[in-house]
Amino acid sequence: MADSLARAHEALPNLLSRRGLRLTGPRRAILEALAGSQVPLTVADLHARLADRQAHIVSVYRTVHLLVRMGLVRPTDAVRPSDAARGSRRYELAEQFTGHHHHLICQGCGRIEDLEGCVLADAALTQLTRYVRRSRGFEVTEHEVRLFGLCRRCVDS
Amino acid sequence: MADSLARAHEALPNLLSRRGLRLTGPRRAILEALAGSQVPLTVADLHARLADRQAHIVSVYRTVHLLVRMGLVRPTDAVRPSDAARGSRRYELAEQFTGHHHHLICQGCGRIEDLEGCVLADAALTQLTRYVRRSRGFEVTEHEVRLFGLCRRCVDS
DNA sequence: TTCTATGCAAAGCTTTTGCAGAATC
DNA sequence: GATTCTGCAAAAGCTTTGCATAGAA
Repeated sequence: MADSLARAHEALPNLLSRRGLRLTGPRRAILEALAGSQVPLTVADLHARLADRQAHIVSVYRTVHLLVRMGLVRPTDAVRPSDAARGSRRYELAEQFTGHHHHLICQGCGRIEDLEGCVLADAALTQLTRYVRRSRGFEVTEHEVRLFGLCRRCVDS
Repeated sequence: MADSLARAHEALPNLLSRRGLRLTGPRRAILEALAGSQVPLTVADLHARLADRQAHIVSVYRTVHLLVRMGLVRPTDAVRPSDAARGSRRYELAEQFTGHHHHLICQGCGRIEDLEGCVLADAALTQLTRYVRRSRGFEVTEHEVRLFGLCRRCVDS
């Protein structure tokens, strides 16, 4: 985690200046907050984690969108299927920094845990990609697996 | 599809009366619209598909939530990872009617296609469930796989 | 000094809630 | 006839946009 933070920080200045954009306090702070979290955060979460006045919530929105466009950050949906209503979008550091992983989502408390590595064995993914290409003409480039259930705390209670 | 519609329709009256709830025109029409769609729909989509005045959009919200609570309908997120912004929630008939399936989501046009059957071989899922239980105390009850990429139309263009 | 980024205010959407009249059982 | 549903209006979130000022290069 400390490592991925370092690498994300390293990447930021170049990516910005390459596009004539600027490295600012808010941008640095927001990337740091995202990198420092074990779980995907909503914009509100993110804003709450910034020290006083480090950034206005509107800037958090703008910065998060910027980081997504630059490929440093990745949005993820983390609403439980039992929730009819929509929740806020969540964001986490891109996989180039965190490594490929999937999510465990607790239906009880909504908690999200990372599951390192991939659930789809290489062979299965390759086969699947080929199958979908042949049968549908659909070209798979990314996949997401979410496991829903009850976390330790919710199982116990 | 016609079959799943029939079965959902069959289930509805009982589920409602069992709870002292009523079978109304809007509820019937909304379930029908959901069952008649090949793809998950937003509340706005759903409302647009109803013939004039079959239900107010507020009733669509209320009915969709009711159907989710009753287990007839299942919410799903269908926003592309490339979109930073949040989209509206989408709803589809529950798997007891449609059968277990996953989604292909086009990064180009946002189109959603169903992929019948399960991507995770039985053995893999069983193994995975056991692994997560042992290592985390997390009890898996459901899973969702989403494949992102380009649909035939978007690949061609 | 130039041009981008930020904060603030306000607008825009989507979703939820309150309530009186309509509809179901 | 009792109770639930619906439509309408309004409120409540969350997110985006416009604009003047502050800040980075």
